Amino acid sequence: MAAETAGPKPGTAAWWLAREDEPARQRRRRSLTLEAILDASMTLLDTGGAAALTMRNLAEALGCTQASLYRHVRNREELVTLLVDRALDVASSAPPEDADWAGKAAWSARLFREHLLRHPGVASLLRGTERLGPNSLAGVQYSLELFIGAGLGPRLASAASSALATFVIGSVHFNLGLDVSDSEESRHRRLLYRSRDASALPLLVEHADVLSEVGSDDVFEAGLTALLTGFRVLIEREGGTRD
Amino acid sequence: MAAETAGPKPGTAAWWLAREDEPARQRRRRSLTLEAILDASMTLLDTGGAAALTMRNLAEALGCTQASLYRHVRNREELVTLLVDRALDVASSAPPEDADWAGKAAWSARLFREHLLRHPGVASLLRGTERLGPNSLAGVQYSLELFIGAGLGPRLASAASSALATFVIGSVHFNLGLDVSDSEESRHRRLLYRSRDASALPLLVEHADVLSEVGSDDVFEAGLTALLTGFRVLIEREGGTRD
DNA sequence: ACCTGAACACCGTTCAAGT
DNA sequence: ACCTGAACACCGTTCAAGT
Repeated sequence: MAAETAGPKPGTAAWWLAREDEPARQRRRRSLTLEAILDASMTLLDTGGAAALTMRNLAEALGCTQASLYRHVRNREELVTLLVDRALDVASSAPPEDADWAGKAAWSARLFREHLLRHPGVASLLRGTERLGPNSLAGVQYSLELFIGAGLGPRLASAASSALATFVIGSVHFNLGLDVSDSEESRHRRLLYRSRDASALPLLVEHADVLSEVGSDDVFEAGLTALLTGFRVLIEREGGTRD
Repeated sequence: MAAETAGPKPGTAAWWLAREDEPARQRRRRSLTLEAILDASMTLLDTGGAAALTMRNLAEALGCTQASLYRHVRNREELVTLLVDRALDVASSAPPEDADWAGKAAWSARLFREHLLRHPGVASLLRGTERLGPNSLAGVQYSLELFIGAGLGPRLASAASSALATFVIGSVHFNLGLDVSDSEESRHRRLLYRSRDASALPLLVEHADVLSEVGSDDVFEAGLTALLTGFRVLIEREGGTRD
């Protein structure tokens, strides 16, 4: 494993660690900044989607050459890693004080989801793996507060927190591909279900109308409620003592 | 919207519908088959990961020219759509007969997850959106059987089924990025947590050792149990009458 | 010491030209 | 009627050569 030659893979703990040990890479006069690169990336992403985030577009937007970008970033992958963590800075508004832990968790999950849906370009870069950048860690801390506060031990609290994040990100991906806005798709889906072989797929044929109307919001809310209910039951049942 | 000119987008209901109306595209003697293309694609995917699935590699593996591929497939996207549904053919082994609906659902979810983990190339192409191909529909039918049989109405059953699939796929993505096999990463993660600012992220610092040990299996099992428990509570509480 | 132009080795896709 | 060679317009990345 000569992985050391090129340094650790972007996004890994080793990479984040190595990153802060470096003496700030740039004391350049006023030339290109990493900040400026990330800003421009975000704009590209929000404007033209993930496909628009190319090194060429980025260089053009910044008025520099492609090669200059590699002075601040080793890889496109590294760029994406930094970008995604930055885009996770969403904890600006705090949940209602009078809610219990589950209410707060639900509130935060919805906020997170809406944020991602507002930035589909970012969401499509999210592989669900980025959990170690500063913004992600702040989210983990908050999540742990809720679950540990509710009575779970740290191990279960951590698993629960990750499971919740996994579900939120997964359902945003689900959303992105579904084109909810397109009412034609719902109509076609009904036609598709209806025309299946009723002996092989009886429930699809029978409930074609209902099935074609179930949207990603319904899926998200159903899953979110179930997850939190499940955790609540776990807490009541075991009191978190098992950890 | 001159979308009709190029036909519906691969993966949409309209696309699947249009596909079966076509008179079977090929009666060619014994030349290139769509089946052969899909087989070769799967091999490439399992061998070299998603990055290896290029039209050039595919043509080379099949001993034909790139352009020939476009005779059977309009797009790379179309290829991927067909491929992914084909790879979802996993319902070969049936769950234990004596389990209740939740036991069967858990069994199937684990089976699905393991299948995807065995084919990471396929999994990384899964956007969580492909739910309309023949194999996906068979999975939906099975899922609906379980949830409707357990007492949910068709709408909630559909949402629950999609939520479960969303979670499974999301957690596989989570897995793929985590490199569980790499024990170095766990060590580095512990270092990372430990070295955070204890006043800003107290729980991360305090539970660094435990947190760095929580793996994707734990996350999956915690989420799966919570989801199914949540659905069970919903069923007991409402009896499915609300649908 | 810094930056860049120009190239390299790849992509997916198209289409005139061959058979 | 079928297939293909060769190109097109893109990628991310590198590096000798300039200043």
